[in-house]
Amino acid sequence: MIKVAVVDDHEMVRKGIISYLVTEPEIDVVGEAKSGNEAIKLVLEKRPEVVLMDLLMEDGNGIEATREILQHEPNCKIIIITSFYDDEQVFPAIEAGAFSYMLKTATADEVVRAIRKAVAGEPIIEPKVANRMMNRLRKQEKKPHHDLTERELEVLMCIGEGMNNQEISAELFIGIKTVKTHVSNILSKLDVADRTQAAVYANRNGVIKTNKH
Amino acid sequence: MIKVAVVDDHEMVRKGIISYLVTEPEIDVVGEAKSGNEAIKLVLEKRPEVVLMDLLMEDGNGIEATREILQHEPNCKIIIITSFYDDEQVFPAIEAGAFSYMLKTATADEVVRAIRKAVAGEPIIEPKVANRMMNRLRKQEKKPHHDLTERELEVLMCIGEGMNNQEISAELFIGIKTVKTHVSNILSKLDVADRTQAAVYANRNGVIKTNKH
DNA sequence: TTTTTTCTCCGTCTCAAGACGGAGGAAGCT
DNA sequence: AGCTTCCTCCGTCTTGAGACGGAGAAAAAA
Repeated sequence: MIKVAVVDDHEMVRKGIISYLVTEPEIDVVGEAKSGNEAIKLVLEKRPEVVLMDLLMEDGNGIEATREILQHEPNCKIIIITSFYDDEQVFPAIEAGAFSYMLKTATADEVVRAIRKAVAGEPIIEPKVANRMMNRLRKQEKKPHHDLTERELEVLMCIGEGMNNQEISAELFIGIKTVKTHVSNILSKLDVADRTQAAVYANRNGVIKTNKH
Repeated sequence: MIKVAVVDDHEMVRKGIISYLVTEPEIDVVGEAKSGNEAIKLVLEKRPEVVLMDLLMEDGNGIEATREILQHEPNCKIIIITSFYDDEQVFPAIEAGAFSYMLKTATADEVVRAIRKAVAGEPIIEPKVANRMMNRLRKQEKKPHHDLTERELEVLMCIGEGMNNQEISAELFIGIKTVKTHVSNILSKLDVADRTQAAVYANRNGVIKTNKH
């Protein structure tokens, strides 16, 4: 019997997954959790071999939970099942030690197969996600803005909010000349032409956290 | 018996909803669909009283499907169940004639209650969504960029991509002076100070469609 | 200790941005 | 026929943006 735990803040999703996992003879659903913290407790208690984990949850995220769980149970296979495949979700999850990465569009068969593969030591990566991973490896390994200094990142966030140099200087308690220096460095590091493009970059690449969902 | 149809592109979500709807004696799940087009066919065939509809689906969206369905079956109650409550999702859905609006964080009880209420003619609106509706009604009834002209909207999209006036003039085959005129009008209509803030606005308020799922 | 990185600031210079006002033509509405 | 809206373009003028080069101080790495 493979012991499986289901973590998702949506009751309907948990019930959906469980409803067809219970029909599998070799799979035993040992518990469910609706948050990262609950998941950690659940895993320490029931010690499942496999955890199906949603990334986007109300309290904190599934990424921290994944990291935490693997710290205590390194052999636990965590399968991410989420709706998104943008870079800001995928890569932190992989880094945190997630074993497989699937989308919620997956069918019942695919989920069951992923669980069996996980126990056998074979990860399953969603094709669309795999594509992104290839691109990342091919292109640059990391986002351009990763070689910005702390201060430059702060300035970039201000630019991303639409501030001008005057406002940024007031916000960060530095001179306008200094702001200009930072801006110039940011533009050349991000390889963009002006602050407008930098603002677009910031808003599209997760430098600014928008509060959707 | 209340005839209910379930529309969602995620199999696990459909199964999850159905798994506890079938335990309700008065509810009869007459079918499920995984896309907008399937949903329309399904409704025309089975004529359910209530449709549980996801908004974000792979083929087209649930909003068009909602509109289409109500054109043929005006008495059908469509309950939106989705993960998001941002303006770009909610208001088009309401305008399309959705009856209730719930989030996927809803519990089994809440869904069942929403179905019964729908049949009785009472809509259920998720509190967080209701808040946004109140704000919309109080503040402005519609987004500032809704009174931009066609041409101004095109220019705004260019700004949102980070183009400068020169590039916009080449893109739209108009003079730079004309671009400047449009930009000035856009800035005053959106009530922002410069093109950078306009670009931020465009990227945050759905003027630019990003390809995240 | 020396070297490198980072943050800070200065002056100069060029140019795109944007405000302001004016204007002609086309299309649609009353 | 008038009126309004929209798109187009013009000139002028002010100012913020950004490039370029230089530089001092502090902190971290070598």
